[in-house]
Amino acid sequence: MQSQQDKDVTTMELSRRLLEAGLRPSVQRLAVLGDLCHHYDHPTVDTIYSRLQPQMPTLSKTTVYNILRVLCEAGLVRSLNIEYANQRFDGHLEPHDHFICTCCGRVYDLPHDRTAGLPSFEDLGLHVDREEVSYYGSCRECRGKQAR
Amino acid sequence: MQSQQDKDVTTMELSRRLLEAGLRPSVQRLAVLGDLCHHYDHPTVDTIYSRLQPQMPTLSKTTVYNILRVLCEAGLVRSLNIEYANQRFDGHLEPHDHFICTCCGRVYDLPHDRTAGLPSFEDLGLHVDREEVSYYGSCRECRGKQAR
DNA sequence: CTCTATCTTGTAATCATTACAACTTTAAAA
DNA sequence: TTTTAAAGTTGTAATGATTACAAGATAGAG
Repeated sequence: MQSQQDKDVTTMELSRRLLEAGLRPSVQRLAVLGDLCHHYDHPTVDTIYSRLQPQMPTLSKTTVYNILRVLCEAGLVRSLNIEYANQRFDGHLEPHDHFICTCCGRVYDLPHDRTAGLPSFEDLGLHVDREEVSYYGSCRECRGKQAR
Repeated sequence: MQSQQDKDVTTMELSRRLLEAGLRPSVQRLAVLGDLCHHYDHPTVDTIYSRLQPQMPTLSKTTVYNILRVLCEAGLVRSLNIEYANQRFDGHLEPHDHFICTCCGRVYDLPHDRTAGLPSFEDLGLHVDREEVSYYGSCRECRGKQAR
């Protein structure tokens, strides 16, 4: 997890990914995709917007919503669905699971421990494209606070 | 999955579960919990409300929200977090995974194939309480429609 | 340079969820 | 039984995320 390759990804590389997906590498798209690749905090729409807005005063939150939708559709980004939380986004595509602290809401990356690929449910008529594994519990920091 | 034991669960049994959790078995709570135990469709708040309202004309949607929150807190029900969908609820507590058809949005139950218990991430300082495994893809019915 | 499709933007609407305060019910005490 | 307090329910109003829509800006093709 958190190899340098994603944090160090260049604008040129991001641009290449967008073009490959048939999307124009606009400054807004590069900014949103870059934000997701350069952070590991699984941000909400609002977090992304707040981080980018100071550098791009004309950025609209609608644009962030639009861009996240097309990035998800293109498979350049994935969205997480977390209990009692807004939609969150993840720009790191290597297979990994998530741990959500039910106390502070932070999302941690975990190695994906399934050795085989996706399981097959074809006998049930279900064709699996992807899986999402989430663990819920408490992180060390929150348990420390509770102990006080 | 879908053993008869849950579909056939009696009001007395539901009442017992509520009392055991320290909750009064009000008619509203019995109705909401019963609806979740008698169906396998992982309903939304709105679906539950719509199913119960005809029999209980004074039922309030706020009550359904309140009840679902306390049932979740009591561990009598679990909530699912599904991409691009409202919160959904599941009254069947035996360990199982979910398959979500990204075409029709239906949620199917799947056997949980992990032989061991929950994995441990204590070395990372993370204490796991529960896991949620979701598979996304297309069901037979939707693939049939697309083929046309 | 012009045209057209693509992309961005802001405003207004929608819709799920929550806050809150009043009202009702229940269980237990007196 | 009556009283009382806690627990539970209800409706309305507020909140806040997300989407719809229409106008404006941009960029690549010809």
